[in-house]
Formats: sequence, structure tokens, C-alpha cells
Amino acid sequence: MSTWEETLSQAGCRITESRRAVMTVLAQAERPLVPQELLALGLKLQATLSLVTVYRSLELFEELSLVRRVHQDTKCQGYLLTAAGHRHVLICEKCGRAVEFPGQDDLAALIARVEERTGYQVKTHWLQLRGVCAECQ
Amino acid sequence: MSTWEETLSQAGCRITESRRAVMTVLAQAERPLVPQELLALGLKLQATLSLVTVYRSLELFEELSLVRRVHQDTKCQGYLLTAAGHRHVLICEKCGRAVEFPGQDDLAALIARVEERTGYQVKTHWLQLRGVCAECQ
DNA sequence: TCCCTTATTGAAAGTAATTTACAATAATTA
DNA sequence: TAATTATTGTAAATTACTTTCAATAAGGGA
Ligand SMILES: [Mn+2]
Ligand SMILES: [Mn+2]
Ligand SMILES: [Zn+2]
Ligand SMILES: [Zn+2]
Repeated sequence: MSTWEETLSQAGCRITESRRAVMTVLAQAERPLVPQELLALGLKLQATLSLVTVYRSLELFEELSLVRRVHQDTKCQGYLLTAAGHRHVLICEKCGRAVEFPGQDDLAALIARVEERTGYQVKTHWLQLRGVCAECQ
Repeated sequence: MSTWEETLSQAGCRITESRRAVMTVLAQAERPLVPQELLALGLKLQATLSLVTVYRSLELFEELSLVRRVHQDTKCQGYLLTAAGHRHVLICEKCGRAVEFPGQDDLAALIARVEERTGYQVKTHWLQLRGVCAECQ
């Protein structure tokens, strides 16, 4: 049983063909996929998969932190499989290919300074980089 | 003529009461406002303002970098007036109050490391902090 | 292995957000 | 002031997403 299947089981959720299809597609993707894309690709694995189920699967996976939503200037409904732990995202502006990398705490100094200046108490952060991947350069 | 009015003029756009209303509301806001909120508040300044016009104004202002869209886990259509230059956003998770702060280049080292590790060439970044503001603590 | 329970599914309808079409209006500029 | 044309509001259209509900299938226990 793979990791995501265990996570689902432990949460009292069932391992279904539909969920398996969505997960498999996400696992093979190298860029964020939107619900419609997940449906199109998922249909090859599960012929009866429906868009509603894609939405519902994503909602569940997101709750369980199995996937993360990637925000871009216009489009905000792309999903990416999440590696464990706090991560940052780097997206290629040419082909959309995305990589995640662990959030080294290089931000600690910046955050401390911001806290002092603004009076806010910083809890979390979101860092997303945009650039050009090796293949697209 | 205020700065945004000059920016509009120079772009060959007209200064209208509707745009003035949206701008005024944004200027007074201390948290990101969504189109519906902008309409509600803007109607007090321009009685014939419509939602379509709010959308169109935001689109224009965003193109001219006069406003920025603030992304949050679920909601992504809040708009904030942009200060000049590269900025980061810090949002209070209790009251939604937002502040922007200049993007000191503390990220240079992190970015250099990521470029080396991933082969990507990083062009821009997005940093958004979440926390609790002074009043809400 | 076969039930039984109930979580999950798909179809269809419903709601919310955003965009487009188009004729009327108002900002500019000559 | 008059002419030009960008901008507006109304209404309809489109898109994104959610809800409802009866049918189905996962998986725990006999
Ligand atoms: Mn981090
Ligand atoms: Mn920065
Ligand atoms: Zn690329
Ligand atoms: Zn977003």
C-alpha cells in the first residue's frame, strides 16, 4: 500500500479507482494540473471518472496535505503532489514545469525584521519562484 | 492630478468617476477587497457604479501595476493598492488587515542556491507572509 | 467468500463568479 | 462648443464550482 493510500485509510476514507486515477495522474505530472486536465488524463485510467469526483478528490487530498494548490497571476487552480514538509514552489514560465524544494530557513532573518517593523507576529509564509527551467533556456 | 491619474492619462485612458470611486475605496482600505466589496463601498461615491465596471477597472489597474491581487489559500480575488517597486505582502489571519513591505534582497542567497540545485534560472518571486497583526494579538 | 453498512460516485440541477455584446453616455481634445 | 471615441450599464452568456440524490462499490465482519 503506497503512502497516500495509508494516509487515506488512516483517515477512514476508502481507496477507490477514481481516487487512484487522480493520484496516478498527479504523480506523473511535472506541472500543476487543473481539474479539467486531471479529468482528461484520469479518464484513460478510469473510464467512468467524472469532474465532480475530481473536485471531490482534490478537496480531500488537500485536506490531508497530499496535494497543494499552486497560485499563479491569473490561474489559481493547478494542483501539485506535495512532498512532505514545508516546501516552496518554482515554476517555469515557458512550459509550466514545476519543482518543489524544501524551505530552508533563510527567511528567518527577513521575517524577524518584518515582525519588528510591522508589529505583526508572522506565522507562516508562502514563497513561489518563477523562472525558466533548464530545458527551456 | 494624483499619481494614478497620471499613469492612466499617459496610458491613453480616461479618468472617470467610476475609476475614481474604485481607486478611492482601495486607497482607504487596509485589507484586500474583492470586487463585490469594492462595488458596495464604491456605490457611496458613485451611485451608478456597476460590478462590471469594477471588474474592468481592476483589470486595467492591474495591467498598469496600480493594484495587486492578493492570493490566499481559498480566496484569490482580493485587491490591494500597490506601492511602487517590488513588494511583499503580510496579511493578518484574524482581521485580514494587510501591509506591504519592500522586498529587501534577503532572498538573493536562497535564490542562488535554488538555481544551482534545480538548473532553473529564477526571474521573479512572490513572497507572502501570514500572521497576526498588532491589534489582533 | 459473502453480506452488510455506508462512503463514494455520476447525472443533473443549482449557484456564484466572471466575461461578452451592444447601445447609450461622458471624457477628452481640437 | 462640437466631434471623436473610450467607457459605461444592462442583460445575456459563459465558466467554475457545489449540491442533491439515488445507485454503486469498498472494506470490515460473519
Ligand atoms: Mn519557507
Ligand atoms: Mn522580494
Ligand atoms: Zn520550462
Ligand atoms: Zn491564487
